[in-house]
Amino acid sequence: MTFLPPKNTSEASANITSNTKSVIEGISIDCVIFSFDKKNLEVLLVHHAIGESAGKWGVLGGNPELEEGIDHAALRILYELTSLDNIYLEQLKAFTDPDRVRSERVITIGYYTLVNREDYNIKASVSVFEAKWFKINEVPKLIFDHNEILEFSLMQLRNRVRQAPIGFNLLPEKFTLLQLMHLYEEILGIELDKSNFRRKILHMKLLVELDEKQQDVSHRAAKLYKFDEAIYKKLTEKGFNFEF
Amino acid sequence: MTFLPPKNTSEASANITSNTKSVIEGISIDCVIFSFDKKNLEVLLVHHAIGESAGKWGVLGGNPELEEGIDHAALRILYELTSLDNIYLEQLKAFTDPDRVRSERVITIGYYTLVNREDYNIKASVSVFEAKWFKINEVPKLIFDHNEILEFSLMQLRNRVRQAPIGFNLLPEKFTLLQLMHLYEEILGIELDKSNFRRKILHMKLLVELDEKQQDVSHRAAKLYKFDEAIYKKLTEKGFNFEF
DNA sequence: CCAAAAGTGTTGTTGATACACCCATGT
DNA sequence: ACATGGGTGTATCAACAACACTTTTGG
Repeated sequence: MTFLPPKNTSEASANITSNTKSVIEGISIDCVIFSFDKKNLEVLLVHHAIGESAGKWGVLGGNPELEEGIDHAALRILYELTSLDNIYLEQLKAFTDPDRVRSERVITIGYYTLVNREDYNIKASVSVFEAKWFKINEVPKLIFDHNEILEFSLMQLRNRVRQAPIGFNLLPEKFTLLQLMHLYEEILGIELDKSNFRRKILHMKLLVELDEKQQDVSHRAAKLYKFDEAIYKKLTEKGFNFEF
Repeated sequence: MTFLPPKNTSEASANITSNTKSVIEGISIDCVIFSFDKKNLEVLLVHHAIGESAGKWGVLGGNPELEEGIDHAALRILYELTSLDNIYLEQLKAFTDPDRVRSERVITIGYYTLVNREDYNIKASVSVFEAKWFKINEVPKLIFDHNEILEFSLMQLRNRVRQAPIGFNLLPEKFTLLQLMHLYEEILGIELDKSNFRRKILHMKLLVELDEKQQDVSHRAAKLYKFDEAIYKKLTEKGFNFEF
């Protein structure tokens, strides 16, 4: 699932501002963007300055073009906001908001993505939107049915994280075991035992121990690990379990 | 999720034959119907007699109306074919078939349902379609991207069946433990140990032992069980696991 | 030396797995 | 009597939870 972003940003943003007629009627795309900042799971919300929903926050949205697959559309819209490509993207499902009926958009396809906060901070400065990270339990009332979409994506994230190591997409490339543990604790809303977590995750042989340690911490520095994609692929093929 | 079927069938079938203009452009609905017949997991396919796809088989499809939620549309379309209501229904996701682009339908919302074969046999005789059950591994090449949709729904079924006792929707109200076990074996494509399966499923306390036994079998008659919805609800709230 | 987090070790309990075995019933 | 599936019992092993403990490092 690789997306080739347009060569320059003016071309990209043109797709949003100028509402060309090649857009599919009745269908929109909404994309929940998750990130993990030190201790908290967060969502990126977009501020609506114009139109009927002015002043309110919502999930990132857009419209698929006629000759464009919907996954591709989601990646494109995502790229326009965050300047990130090669992002973990998964479709949730199609939503119909009863309140939307008779208004422009009848059906929206929901997506969620997991982005690494470091990458975002580096690249997102070019964004044309006003966007802000919200802690997951400090999300305000959103436009349309976006609260429902967010709720659903959280549920989906909690489920998927137990079946595959997708959580890694939220972490920097190199991380400590406790960072990883805190991530799981935050997403699943549970407390984990340090010792047992260690044993279990190391037992899976998914992590590669690096020769590096944490820097500038006021306590014993922890070993850094990275996630080995090759090993992951092998394991996914015969199916494996990530229960915690 | 209860659907109120139209009072008479002529009203129902009118929705398909007369293509009213109130249909949402660019969106269709496709519905995979699973059933379990003694030993085999099966899908209900519909024969296309007219149009460009004449002679081929496909999953049950239809179009949502403008003021209709998509879940409701799926239930309605389902009712038109099977005369069944109160069916287990779950949305899969939205699909875009690259080959469909530029043809009428651009996006389709996939659904899958689990029906009890006995109920179907009783009610389905009134259907206006030519429909047939296919064993899951004897499915021919289908129209459009329907093979992909079927494949995806199978995957989803295999996943969901491990997390919630939805498999019960495929069985008659009263069943034996070995019928239930064979169901899991067939869906998951694995072999299970009779003794261990018993212990595990009974330990969950989800089943209610009935005072009845099998009739007319040429071996020792097995006790019949039924599935207690009240207990299920209680358990789902705190979450439980169905791994086998 | 103390706080704070890293990292190791131990032990009891639970549950999965792999069997062996007996029971009831129609042909 | 035997085939077929129904149903019970048991021994072994692996995984998990709970908790106590030692180590490293900055201030």
